[in-house]
Amino acid sequence: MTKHPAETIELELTILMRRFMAATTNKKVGNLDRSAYLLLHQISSQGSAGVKALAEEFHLDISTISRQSAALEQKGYVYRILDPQDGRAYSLQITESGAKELASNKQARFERVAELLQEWSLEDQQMFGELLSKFNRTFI
Amino acid sequence: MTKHPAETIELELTILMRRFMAATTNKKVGNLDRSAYLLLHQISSQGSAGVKALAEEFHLDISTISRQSAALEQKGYVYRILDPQDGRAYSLQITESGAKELASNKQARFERVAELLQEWSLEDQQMFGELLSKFNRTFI
DNA sequence: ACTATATACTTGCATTATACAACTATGTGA
DNA sequence: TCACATAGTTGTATAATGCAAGTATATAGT
Repeated sequence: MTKHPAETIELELTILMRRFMAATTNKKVGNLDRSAYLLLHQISSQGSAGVKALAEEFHLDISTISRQSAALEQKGYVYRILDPQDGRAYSLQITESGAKELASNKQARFERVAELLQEWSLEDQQMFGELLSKFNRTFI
Repeated sequence: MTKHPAETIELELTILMRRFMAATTNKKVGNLDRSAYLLLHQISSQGSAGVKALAEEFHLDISTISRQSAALEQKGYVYRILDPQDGRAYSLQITESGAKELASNKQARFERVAELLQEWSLEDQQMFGELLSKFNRTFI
């Protein structure tokens, strides 16, 4: 029987998860672990957001984001803007130091991946990037 | 400036990690969590192997695999074959019940992914699967 | 206006996956 | 034979996470 591509995709995704996780979990690049990096990236690229919105974006529990953003605030990478309309809410904004840290992180991460991909044709890299993005958008 | 594809790939991989993790960590499909699924798959497709070899394959600590395989043995999905040449070593072999569990798991996981990909052209699915495999092989 | 309920966030607790280190038992080389 | 290496197990620590309970604020129904 011929394998449906989704079978391959499922298996390879699971393997990738394993490997990528092992290579990135609890491992900071510079000063940011994976969650901090993603949070900063999100805030930086999509603008400030509250805990709840971020939790939904990442499909994580609100409490998890609450702790992660508290940690980022602690490090001075984000600050809170209290919502003038709602005394319970606030949104997170990136600081200058946060933006700097994010940029250097991005660079380091990029270099790591570029090294892995050095043997790949640019076309394959392009295609892989596009399909990953497409998949992530599908995956929401 | 034009973004190098590796930048996109890095970011999308990180996002994917987050999402896929959230959707699969601590979540069993049937009776198997992600590690159990991967271990069973490995043993089933690549033949029996010892704790050390599996740890290397997955880039995990030997102790982690030791626990995970003990759990699989506990459930009756694998059994040990003592190495006749080496009294310290053994290798893990899948049982019939393990093979059955693996098959039904694979099916369930496949269906989940196929559902996500239903809007995709078969060509894109094919390509995505190939690139993922290629990346995993690169990633070793 | 008052009360009940909903919402945004925090904090306490439990669980899980993992690594590292110490340990046991067995094998191997000088 | 003895020192060291190797396969695997177990104890302990850490980190990411979810759930549940708690706090403070907002909103809706009466």
